[in-house]
Amino acid sequence: MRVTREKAAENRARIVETASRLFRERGFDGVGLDAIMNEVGLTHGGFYGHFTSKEDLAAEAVAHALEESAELQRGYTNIADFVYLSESHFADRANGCALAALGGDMARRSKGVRSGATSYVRTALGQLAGLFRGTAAARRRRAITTLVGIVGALTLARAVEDPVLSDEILFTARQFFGSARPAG
Amino acid sequence: MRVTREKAAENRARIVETASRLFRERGFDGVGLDAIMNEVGLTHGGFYGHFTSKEDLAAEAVAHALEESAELQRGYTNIADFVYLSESHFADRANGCALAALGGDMARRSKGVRSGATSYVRTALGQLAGLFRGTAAARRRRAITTLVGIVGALTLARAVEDPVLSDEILFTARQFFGSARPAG
DNA sequence: TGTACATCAGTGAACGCGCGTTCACTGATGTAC
DNA sequence: TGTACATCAGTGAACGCGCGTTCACTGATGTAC
Repeated sequence: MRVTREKAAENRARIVETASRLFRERGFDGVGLDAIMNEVGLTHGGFYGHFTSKEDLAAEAVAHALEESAELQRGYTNIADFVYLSESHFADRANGCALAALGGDMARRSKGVRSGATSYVRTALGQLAGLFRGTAAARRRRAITTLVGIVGALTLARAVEDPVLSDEILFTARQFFGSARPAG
Repeated sequence: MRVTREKAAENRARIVETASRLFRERGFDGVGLDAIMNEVGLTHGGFYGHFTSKEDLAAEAVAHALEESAELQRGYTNIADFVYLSESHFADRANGCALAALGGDMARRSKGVRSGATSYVRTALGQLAGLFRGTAAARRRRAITTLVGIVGALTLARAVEDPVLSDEILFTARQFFGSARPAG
């Protein structure tokens, strides 16, 4: 059942991509390796040809989510365009921000996962800072308060059961953190 | 091995309290029932005399964390006193805010857990709103932006590996969300 | 270009462990008289 | 107040399942000639 090297590399990439989605949707502990491999269309036994452990995959999956989201946001030049607190991002946990989906859990994970999270935060802060004006320090501060605000808003809006409260949190945070134009 | 009704009630309370701590520290899936019962000083078999399932306990544990934290914050009348973003709260996950510790996971849990989270958010918003001045709507908005900001800051500061970045996040968020005096 | 062999990506059964849950049992507590 | 019995909180062994991980095997790919 050997496949071409090209196909094998593609399979590996699909495992990472699928895991990245499923972990965000169901949590690290909520998805088994066989669920991931099944969704890719392989059997679970082949997993260890590509990765040394599930935790290893988790680290790559976080890194992948980062690249994906950095790619997505490259086009934005105005924070008003930010879709971060949109209804669709709220609902689509699987393809959304890994910090909001897995944030609390990351603190308890391996070094690999946590260093992925660190890059994630650094990249997001860099991108956000680029949307503001002012001194470097002021833009940095603004980037931090904005990032913690929107990650927190998404987390709480998802944790809460009452859709009215969820909407209120998202709407208020959007106004406060998102609608401000780049400070002159 | 029957114990007095009083002792049994006390045992039940200690299970909830211990679970509340351990869940926040290691996550819902990171703690087994036997770890909880052991820490209380009982054997795991007795668990189902008190609760119908682990998920049932999880819901009570979240509710307990809420009461505990509501109690703690009852004394504050000025947001400047807020210890939320302090070094000690950052480090002590087990006794800190359940939203920051379990936030992302709550979205995936049972109705019981999520309704505990909902009460938690409602209570926190009510307490925070009491610290500000202005119209009810303005205080409410301010409470929301403050809560999402501080929960997000704590979550990200813990997720990140680099202590310098953690400190920067906490410090900046403390300045922005915490140090403001009640708005006149 | 064609053939023969070595390589190795993927298969699927199996292992071992932890964990949530159940259950027959124990013996102290609670209660009826 | 004391005695006899029923109750039931807690015990500890056992069950069943899922999951991470391993491994002997397969058969197509890659390579050496």
